[in-house]
Parts: sequence; C-alpha cells; structure tokens
Amino acid sequence: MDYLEGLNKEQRAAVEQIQGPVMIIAGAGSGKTRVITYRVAHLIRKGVDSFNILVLTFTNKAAREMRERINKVVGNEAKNIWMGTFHSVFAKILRVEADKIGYPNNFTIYDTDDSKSVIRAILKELNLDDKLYNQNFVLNRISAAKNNLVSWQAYQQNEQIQAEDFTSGRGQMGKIYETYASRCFRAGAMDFDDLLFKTNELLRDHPEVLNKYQHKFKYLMVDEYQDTNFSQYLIVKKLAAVNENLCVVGDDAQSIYAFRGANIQNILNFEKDYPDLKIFKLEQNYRSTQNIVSVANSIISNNKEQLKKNVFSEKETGDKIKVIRAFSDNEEGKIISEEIMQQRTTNGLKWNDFAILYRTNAQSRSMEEGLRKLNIPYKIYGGLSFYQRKEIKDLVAYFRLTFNPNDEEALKRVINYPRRGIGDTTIDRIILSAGQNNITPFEVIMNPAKFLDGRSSASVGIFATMIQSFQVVTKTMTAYDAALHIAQHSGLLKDLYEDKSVEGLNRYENIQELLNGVKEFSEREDIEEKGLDVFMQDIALLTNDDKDKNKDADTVSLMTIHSSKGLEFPRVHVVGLEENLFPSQMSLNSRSDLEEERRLFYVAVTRAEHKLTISYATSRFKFGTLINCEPSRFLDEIDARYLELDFTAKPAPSAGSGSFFDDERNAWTRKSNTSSSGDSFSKPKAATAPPVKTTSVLAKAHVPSPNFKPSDTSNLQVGMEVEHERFGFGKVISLEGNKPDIKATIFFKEIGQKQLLLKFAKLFIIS
DNA sequence: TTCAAACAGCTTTTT
DNA sequence: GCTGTTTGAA
Repeated sequence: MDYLEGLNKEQRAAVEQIQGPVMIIAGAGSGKTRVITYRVAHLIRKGVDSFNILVLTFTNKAAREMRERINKVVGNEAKNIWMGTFHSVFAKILRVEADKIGYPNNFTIYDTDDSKSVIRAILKELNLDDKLYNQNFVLNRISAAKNNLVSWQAYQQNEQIQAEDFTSGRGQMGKIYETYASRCFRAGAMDFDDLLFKTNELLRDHPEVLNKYQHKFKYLMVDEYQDTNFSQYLIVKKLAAVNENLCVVGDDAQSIYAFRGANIQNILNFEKDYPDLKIFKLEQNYRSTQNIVSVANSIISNNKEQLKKNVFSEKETGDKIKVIRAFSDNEEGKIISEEIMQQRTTNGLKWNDFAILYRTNAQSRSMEEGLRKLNIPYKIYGGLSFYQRKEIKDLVAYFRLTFNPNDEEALKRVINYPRRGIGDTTIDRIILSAGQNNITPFEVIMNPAKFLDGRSSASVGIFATMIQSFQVVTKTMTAYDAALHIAQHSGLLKDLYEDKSVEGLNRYENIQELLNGVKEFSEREDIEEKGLDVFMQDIALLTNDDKDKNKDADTVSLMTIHSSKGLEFPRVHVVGLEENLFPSQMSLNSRSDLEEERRLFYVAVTRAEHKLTISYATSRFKFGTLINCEPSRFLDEIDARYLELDFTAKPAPSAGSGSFFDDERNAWTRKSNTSSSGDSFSKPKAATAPPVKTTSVLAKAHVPSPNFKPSDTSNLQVGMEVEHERFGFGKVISLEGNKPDIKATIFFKEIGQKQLLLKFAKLFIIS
C-alpha cells in the first residue's frame, strides 16, 4: 500500500472510498491530480478491471498528463483505461454507434471554422443581414441550445426562446438552427457540440446502447467537474445510473468555462442528485508559498457565489508578489524578459521554471518580441493550432473529402484549390442544384453534364473523378502512402513548392511535417486500425500539444490562463493586469461574468509555486492604435501588504502616462481616458500618438551570405551555429527523431525558434 | 475567372 | 496590426 503513505488524511480517505458517489472539492494545488491518479491505481489494486474505468477530462493537455501519471503508477494496465476529453471519448463511441442515429460511422467532425462557414452560407441563402445575425452570435446561440439539449424542433416550439429572438429582431434564428442542423446532417458531419448532443440522443433512444456502456464503465471519474455543461452532466449521470460509482473532482473557485455553457450548479447541486454522497475537501495547498496563497484567497474572497473552504499552505512565507508597471505593451515584454533572464542567472534556474500567463492570445506578441531580443527560448501553447493552419486544413480537407464525399465544407475548400478554374458562380450553382434535386453536392459534380451547363462541367468532372480515384487508390495503401498520393495528385504539394516566399516555404514544411506525422502514425504498433481514415478522423479535436513531443526542451512557457489550468511553475508572470483586458471588457456587464474573470485571476495566481510577478502597461496597442490603459481593479482587491511595487521603469519618450499607485491613499489611482479632473497626479499632455516602431515578425527575408551553400547536415550537433537560406543565422537547440526524419529545433536570430526537418532544410554550418 | 488593392472587423477564453 | 473578404480591372 506504498502509494497511500504519501497522502494526507483527507486525500487518502478520498482515494480509498472507491464505491458509490464521491465528490472531491479540491482547492488549488491541493494534490488533485495525485488523488485521481492514486484513486485509479487503487481501483485496479482492489481488483477493478482496468477496462471498466472511464476517466473524463476537459482539455487534451489534462488528459495526456493524467495518462502519463497513471502510467507511472499502474504500468501497462493503464492503456486499457478509457481516458480522454469528453469530446474525444464520445466521438470514439459515436464512431461505433453513429449508424443507429442515422449518421455514417465515418462522420466528419466540423471545427469552429467549418461551423461558421456553414452559417455564413445559410445567412446568404436566406438573405439575412449578417450584421444582425452575426456569425459568432448565431453559432453561440445554437451552441448554447445544444449544450442544454434543446433540439431545433424544441427551439422553435419554446415560447421563451422565440420571445427572446423576436424581441432582439432575430426571428429567423429557429429557421437558421434548423437549416444548420440539416446541412450538417446531409454532409455527414457533427460539430463539437453535436458530439455531446448526439451522444445524449443515442443514449436516450437506444436503451441497449446505454445498457452496454453502463456495464462497460463501472467506475467513472470526472475531472474539473465545475466546468461541465448540462449535456455533459446528463451523459455522466446516465452512464453512472446503474452502479453509481461516480467520482467527480472539482473546485468551484476555478470554474472558468461558463462562456462555453459550463454550469457551476452541476457541482453545487451534486448532493441533491446523490443523497448518499461522500464529500471530501482538500484544503491544504502543497504548491505555493503562503504569500501566494494569501493573495489568491484575498482575490477570491471578493466573489459572492462560492463554496466555503479554507485553502492554506504550510510552506515558507515566500517573497512578496512583485507588481511591475510598464509604459507600453512592448516595454512590458522587455521588462518581463529581463526579469526572467536575471532571475534565472541569480537563482540558477532553468527556462522551464518560468511561465508567462496572459488573458488573450494576442498578448503573446509583445512577450515574444522581448524574449527574442534576449535570445530566450520559449514555447507558445495554444493559439493557432498546427492543424488550424490553412495549408494543413487544405490537405486534410482532401482527406476528408476522400473518406466522406458528402463533406460539403471540405468540398468548398478544395474544389478550386489549387486553381482549376472553378469559380464562385459554379460553386453556388452546384450547391443550389444539390438543394433542388435533394442530393449532395458531390452527387452533382459526379454528373456535371446532367446538373450543370457545359462550360464549367468539364473541370468539375475532372475534379470529381480525381476524388473518386483517391477513394479507390487509397483503399489498399498505408496511411502515409495514401496521404502522399493525395498531396501529390491533388496538385497541392506542387502549388506550395512553387511558392518561394518565406511563408510559402513555411507552408511547404508544415505539409512535410503533417506527412511525417502520418508516417509515424502508420508505423505505430500499439493500434490496429492504421488507415488514413483513422488518422484524420479526430484531427478537429487535436490541439498543438497533441502533436508536440518535444515538450522536455528547456523553454519558457507562454500561454493563456485558460490553458494553464492544472499546471504549475516555480516562477509565474501574469501580465496585462489592466481594465478592459483583465477583466475583459466583455465581462463588465454582469456580476457573474466578472466573478468568472476573478476566478480566472485566481487560477493564474495559483499556478505559481515560489514566486509570482504581476505586471501591467499604461498603454497598449489595440487594433493597431495606441490606447491608454488603467490598472486592473483586481489589483485593488489584493491586500497591499503582500505586494512589492516596482515602478522603476522610465516612461518611453512619448508614451502617455496612465496610472499611479497613490502611497498616501494606499490605493491604485486610475485615470480615465476622457477626463482627468480632480486627479492631482495626472497633468496629462495630449496623448499624442507615439512613434512606437513595431517590428513585424516575418518582415524581411534573409539574404544569404555570398558563400552560402547547403552543408551536409548528417553530423549536425546541438549548439552549432548555422545559416538558413531564408531564416538567417541561428543556433541548434535540440535534435530529435531518427535517421531520415531528424528534426532540429533551431533558434534564429531574426525570426525566433523553428523546427526543421533536416532532410528538407538547406542549412550552412558555420561552426 | 483571377489577381491585387482596398477595406472591414476584430479579441476573450476551448473542444 | 493582422486577416479574411469585397471590389474592380485585365
């Protein structure tokens, strides 16, 4: 019972309570992952078959981390456990059962871009104003309906919803929802919300299926339960109904996904659903210093809605929390970078020990610039995923179309890329004709002569024939050969190869990287189904870190606070603590939104183990123009005795001043952008637009040295200095992979860090 | 139909 | 500032 030794009393009790409904309220840093990991180990130790365990998480990152840790404790058994995000687990089940609800088993998963594109097309067809019916608004409304299990029929019949839509002048919403649903169905596609919505439908209408999974998953665990929405809640409830061996883990103080339909009531009401529930509270924080925990507590105490708990730390008091003021976003990046550089040297730390957390992805840019200037290696998590890049989506669209020719979004994407003379008019005509004849667009283009006029039908026919040939040819090929065949014969590879711009080169390399990924996949030994269809099925659900194996590299981590949830770092820098940014402008209208922002700040602060630094800028570029910023109200809310202010930064020559910490009043003084009367501090000169140079990241292509010639890179070593034809001079940071597919991570002076495949990259070794 | 230039809208956060 | 979309000329 070795592993039980390392747990405190409450943790151990939670681990050992393996039967019946269990709720674990786990404060930040209280060893939640540990408890889940050991609880799974304990289940297995007590004779539960690992095939009967289901563990659900919210993010891919959390799922992967959990799997790794469980692997370490229970070894080989771990791979039998069903573990993953809600979306990936139920996508997997739907792949098996989809035919029962009228979908093809090889259904496509539409990502958000696909969904928006469908909505745009519908708005156009119905002749609706796309300002009033803003695509994000429409998608959010449909999404919210699905997350609350409101079908389009129910939507149209619900008086309250109808009243809302009519009041806001959007009476056609119900019609849009109906069209959207039927359009997805016709394309054999499910969007993200459908994966849960259709699972509910499946479990509702097919008792034998429900029964099957109820008996398969005898033990359920749900991480981050505070972030479940109604749709997820009901799936879990149904699956657990027979055995009631359900363990949910969560922290209401860290609920940050209400915008996605998460319902905090799910955790608050759990007790009502399961009267014989056992509740465990983990309150001791093992992660952070007392000062950090105190700051976190003082932040969260400003929220009204919360479960009572007392998070405490028995670690050292620790340093005070440093608050840095910068005069611009770029300066903020510079100061933080210098700070990291200095802390690392002084304390003998690794880059790995540092994280920079921000509210919005857009903020990464100024941070990157600062880091790059000091040659600090960094890695950005989240943001635009590899799989969301245009060129990747293009190639994947060909894959999608090959395996599901009804996939309309894929068809629209590639029917004229690379250019084959099929213009918008022709595409519109195809879609129109499909609607009129009640067939799919692909059926139209298979018989172009019948449905279209002579001019465009030739090239359309050639395209259809090509896709059909892919369908035949790829049947007998390995995933890699099939992918390569499609990349080559679609003309996509050639098109990218001919683009010699820096971006074009990049795109070409990305495609090579995707192909490499397919190759690795087809060589895997731990799975049976290795076709290209299997590889691309769930790509829409993947994010960057699912692809990235180089996570051990020593780099500073940059990410949004949302994606930092569940992680911890010795040194954390939370940046951009400004009104309208954090809290976000969108959250200022309601108390509940503002409280969610505050919980988000709580999450950010509690990522830190030893030292926390908070910063804000008094001016920042937004939409290309410079605006003045006020310090965030959240700074006011922290008890000042935990803070150490660093206002040593000198204002850049022309950046406007913004705000001050008023020592006498012991409070933050904000200066509104419009009026400053009555504020003795600010004698603002007209905030003239400053000549702040913003250097574009990819601005100039490198001009190779006169003696540039590609070297033999077979003996390339870490630390070598190299020159790249386009990316300029750089230093090799790491090498990974085997013989022909060795991948080098190189830090280029001009453009930052890049990963290159040695077999493609032309490098000149300098030293 | 294609290309380039002008233009609009945008920023929460993730699956 | 950036990206994706619209517009107008060839």
